[in-house]
Amino acid sequence: MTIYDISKQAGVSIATVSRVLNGSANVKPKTKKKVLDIIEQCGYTPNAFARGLGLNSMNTVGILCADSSDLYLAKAVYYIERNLRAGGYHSVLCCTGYDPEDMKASLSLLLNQRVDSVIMVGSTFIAAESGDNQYIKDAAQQVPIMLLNADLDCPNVYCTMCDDFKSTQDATLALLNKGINDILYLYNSNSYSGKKKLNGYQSAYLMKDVPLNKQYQQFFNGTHEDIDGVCKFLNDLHKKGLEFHAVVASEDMLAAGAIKYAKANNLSVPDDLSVIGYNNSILTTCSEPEITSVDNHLETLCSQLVKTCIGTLLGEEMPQKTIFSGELVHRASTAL
Amino acid sequence: MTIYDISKQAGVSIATVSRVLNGSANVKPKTKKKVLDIIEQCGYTPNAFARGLGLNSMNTVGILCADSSDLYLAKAVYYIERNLRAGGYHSVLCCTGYDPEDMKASLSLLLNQRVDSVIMVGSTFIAAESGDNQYIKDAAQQVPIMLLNADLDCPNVYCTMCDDFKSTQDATLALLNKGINDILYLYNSNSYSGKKKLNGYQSAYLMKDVPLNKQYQQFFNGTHEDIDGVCKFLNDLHKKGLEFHAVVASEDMLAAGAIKYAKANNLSVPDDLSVIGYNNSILTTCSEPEITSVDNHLETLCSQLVKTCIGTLLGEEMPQKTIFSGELVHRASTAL
DNA sequence: ATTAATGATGTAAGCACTTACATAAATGCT
DNA sequence: AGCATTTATGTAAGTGCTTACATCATTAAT
Repeated sequence: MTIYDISKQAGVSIATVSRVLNGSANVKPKTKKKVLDIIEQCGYTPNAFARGLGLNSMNTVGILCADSSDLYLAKAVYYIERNLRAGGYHSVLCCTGYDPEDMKASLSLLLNQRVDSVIMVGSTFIAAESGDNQYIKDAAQQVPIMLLNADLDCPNVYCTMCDDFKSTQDATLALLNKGINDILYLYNSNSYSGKKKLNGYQSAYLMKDVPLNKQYQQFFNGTHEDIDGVCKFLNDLHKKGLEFHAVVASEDMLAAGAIKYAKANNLSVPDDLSVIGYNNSILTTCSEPEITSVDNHLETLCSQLVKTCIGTLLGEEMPQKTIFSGELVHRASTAL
Repeated sequence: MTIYDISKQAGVSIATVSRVLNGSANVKPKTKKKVLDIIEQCGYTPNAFARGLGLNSMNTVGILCADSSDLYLAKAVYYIERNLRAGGYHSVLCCTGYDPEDMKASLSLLLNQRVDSVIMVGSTFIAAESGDNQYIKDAAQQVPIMLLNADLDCPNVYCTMCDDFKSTQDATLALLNKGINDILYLYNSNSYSGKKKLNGYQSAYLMKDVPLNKQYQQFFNGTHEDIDGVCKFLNDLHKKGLEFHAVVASEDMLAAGAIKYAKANNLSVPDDLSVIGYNNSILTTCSEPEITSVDNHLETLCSQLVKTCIGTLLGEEMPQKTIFSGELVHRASTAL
């Protein structure tokens, strides 16, 4: 069933059918109705490939994501997909894992599929150190690239992010202001936003003129689900004689591990140990006590990101950076 | 840059270039190399739309999912996408929400995109009651449909599932065998597998000849994140005088709520209250004590499902039903 | 060396649309 | 009514591939 069949049955040319299909102007209402009726009757749907070939677009956006099974990223993907579809776009999902080579390969794959734009979810795609982001810049020459929670100065790259630096700084300051100076900063990612968070922690110490100690900046090297691993990790630090009365974590699951550690050592939270997480995920209410955490308004971020994306595709002028601030959600794991 | 440009530069016909591109037989190695070199040199990539039009396929599979931000479904989507891509297929993600009309609309959308197959993640797509699954059967006339954790007898519909009935039956039996007869069954979904789980609970009672009481089958009507809501819900039941010494939940988040409820009422887990969850998610290790839960080997399920999908697309004969059994993972919330 | 079989390449006709341009119909104006 | 616009429709040329079929080159077999 093609546009020809419809045109024949309706007694018009294929151009007219095409016009009806695309809602172009200048089709006589009577003709339009006749064509639509026949289309309805035959259950005809235009061939998306042919249309794609003609228009050089299938209204498709690629979503690149390291690991969509991660609590936070999964939500991001979900919000982005829903917003995209509401705007008339399809989403091609591509989970890359954390290997830079896979990321590059996946990006190429999407470009070869001729997506209209690529949304990169999570700052893992941005090299925080060396700055080897050439593959993104190259891609940006073909289609607009949207980054969630990452920053890259480059034409045709649009960034929508939460101010992770400030959020972590605020969280740390809140504790310092209470006189808690031995705050362990626990993180599990050296991604772009991972660095930003770490810097936020450090800068809070600088602001308060409290000396920083590298011992208190600990990197946890484990999976995103290994809460027990985090607990053990902290136990080891404790046994090595490191004393800390607060944990600021770059992710809720690390904070959940800290809560577990406290329980295992009969430490009262927050009296003996204050704990602050990040992302305000379900883990914060699952733990006992519930965990104070930074909410970075992911839904808003994603909605804005997709607006920017679609706007750009429609040829509108869009801001290249949009920054939202996070918010510390107070719960029982701190007394601030 | 098209196949014509390449053919000109290489001094061959477009057919030959196409053959090289598709790895067809019968191209002289020398010619092949020349063509590949030029392709490499020019950075040419074939136009996916044109190819799709010619082949009537873009090697794309639709993933339909009610809510990919849900812990369990997010993992499913992740595993499926990775397996699909490893097999050379792209994934178009479509999150429908829980409205049946949206599900139908989304399915149509995917079919109009001319995906090669549709994978429906989660039994929410199957009407457990009325049996109004005609929209799936209709779709199956166009492309093979894969169902995860759902069952539907229909040609061209392939089902890969965990035996939720048996898993819940086993979990319930384990408690009954310990002499705990007042087991509260807590569920939050009337989906196909939701029903199966409930039936499993019921059948355990029948097997043991313990009388069933509807009061002990409670439906929680709330979001997938509202652990506090679950806690309150149980509190209310408790206040109304319902006595129970165990909770079997259809999802870990409900079990997490039960743990919270126990703490709020100074009940010892598992001495005063045994708790069993479902899905073996991160919530089971986040809670204190950790929660006994059914693991239904999601990764295996997804891998098998994608195998079936790709096999079918390649024209191989594939089993229409594949059933895996779940496994009760014992943790501190039970003493079995 | 001649023929048959096989291998390598080219030609051209799809695939199902969009759209620039041409043409025909309808309307407005004097 | 006659002409100029505007509106509606049709024609045909892309869009960039795949592939059946035809053709030519090469090798094997007699």
